Amino acid sequence: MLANVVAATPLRPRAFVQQKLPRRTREDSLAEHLVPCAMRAFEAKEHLFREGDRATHVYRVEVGLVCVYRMLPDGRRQIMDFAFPGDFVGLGALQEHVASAQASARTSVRCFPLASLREIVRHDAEIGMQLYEAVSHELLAAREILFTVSQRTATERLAGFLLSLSRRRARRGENSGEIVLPMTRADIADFLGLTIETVSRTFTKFRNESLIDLEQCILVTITDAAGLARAAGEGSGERMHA
Amino acid sequence: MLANVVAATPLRPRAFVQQKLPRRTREDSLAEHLVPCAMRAFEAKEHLFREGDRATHVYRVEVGLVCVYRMLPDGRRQIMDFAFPGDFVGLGALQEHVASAQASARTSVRCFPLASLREIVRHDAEIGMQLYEAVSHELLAAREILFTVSQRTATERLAGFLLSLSRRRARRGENSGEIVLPMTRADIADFLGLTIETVSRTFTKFRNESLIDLEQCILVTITDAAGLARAAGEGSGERMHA
DNA sequence: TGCGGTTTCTTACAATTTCTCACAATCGAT
DNA sequence: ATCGATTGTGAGAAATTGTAAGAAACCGCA
Repeated sequence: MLANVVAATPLRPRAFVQQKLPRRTREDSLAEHLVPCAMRAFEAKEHLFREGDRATHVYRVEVGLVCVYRMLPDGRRQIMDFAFPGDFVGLGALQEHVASAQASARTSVRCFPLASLREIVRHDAEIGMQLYEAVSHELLAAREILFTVSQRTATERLAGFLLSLSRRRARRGENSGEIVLPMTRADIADFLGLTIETVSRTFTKFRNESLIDLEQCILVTITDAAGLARAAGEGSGERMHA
Repeated sequence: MLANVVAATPLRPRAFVQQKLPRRTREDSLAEHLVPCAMRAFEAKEHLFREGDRATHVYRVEVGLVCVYRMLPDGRRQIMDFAFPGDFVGLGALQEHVASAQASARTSVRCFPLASLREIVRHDAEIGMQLYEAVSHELLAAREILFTVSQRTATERLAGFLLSLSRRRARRGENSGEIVLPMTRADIADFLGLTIETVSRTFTKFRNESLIDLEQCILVTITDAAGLARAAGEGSGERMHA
């Protein structure tokens, strides 16, 4: 598998969907305690930080989508995480970032300076515990993806991915049957460890099997959630990321 | 890819190597602060805990090897982490364990009751920060494996794995040129997302290319570390887990 | 210490999934 | 309407897997 290159080219704000802010995520209470720095806006394709940068802030996505990834010199890329509104980016970075974070669409984030984190924790132990729990969630998610990418087939991976997006919408009280994909096929491929062609073919397969509708390539309508769950191999309560 | 089943069969203590305790690991200072519970010993193949169990303790491996894994109902298995002496197991678990932990060889662990963790953190914020950092390390490691498994070839994966074991030994002042593998081919396969046959073939390939010696199947002698690094694709400072 | 009985490891070959490459179709913005 | 980028599709190629058989290592037991 090669590229899916991160073109540093002109961009279309593509699929930029104004999403309602989450009602309540597990990190909310944490965020309330942190000293907010400033809001920052990023255009699509702009980087919040790159691999090797000194870690200075933790960010919480307010609007848009951030993808956290690592690259091999030959262009192979792995997306570690898609951060949706309400999600944190940069948690767990110790000295330097070991991954890059790039806005996939026009994105606003709230910044929390890392420098003060230690200070804050010293005064409020509760925050330390919440930080611990927040990173623990990230760890769980990372292991979930690892499991998926390593052990599941292309079909299972994509089906699981769609279901996880659907459930995320359900959790926020949005229509879980219709998913507007905020990322490109290349992003999905690099997240699931597939090629863009395989992703495309698998989408087509799902449509042919009447598991989904696919009017436009960014609009997925789940017509047979149970079938999709079966395709994902969810015989025994397997969940996916997010 | 199917099984590599965790046979619940009679066992040979196989490859149980008495390893010197680590001089100093990053978690040591954390461990000093935690209230130690008791030492517990596990036979090879015995479980510390299973997926779904309520999380009650954090463990630190003193002697032996623990592998943390998840399974699919059809037998596919992903090893998330090998915990060597000095490493923690169970960090990041919130309510229930989402992975199982099994001793690969005869193993001793020190137990730290989770119940008191929150209490301790409340009284000593520093521990909260250390906990945060310890899980952050786990997160980094998990993402490293994700990256490896998802984007690298079989050759790159195994070469990187051997190098990571070699470096671990170097870090403790042990001979980094000779590695006694404390795990089976099946374990390596399920860690790297390969089949046991592919692992075996790749070992043979390395031997044919004079990168390693392989007198016994558990004793790897690195004869060409640079060549191995090249095979791992370490052109630009790629590291691997551990 | 030597001997079966197991388990693990290695190897060869066939089968399969996924990838690579090429090109057409579609979408979106200017 | 046109251009550039993204997406979809097909055919052949490559890598990995599955299967199966034999070799080697290990274990328990006499």
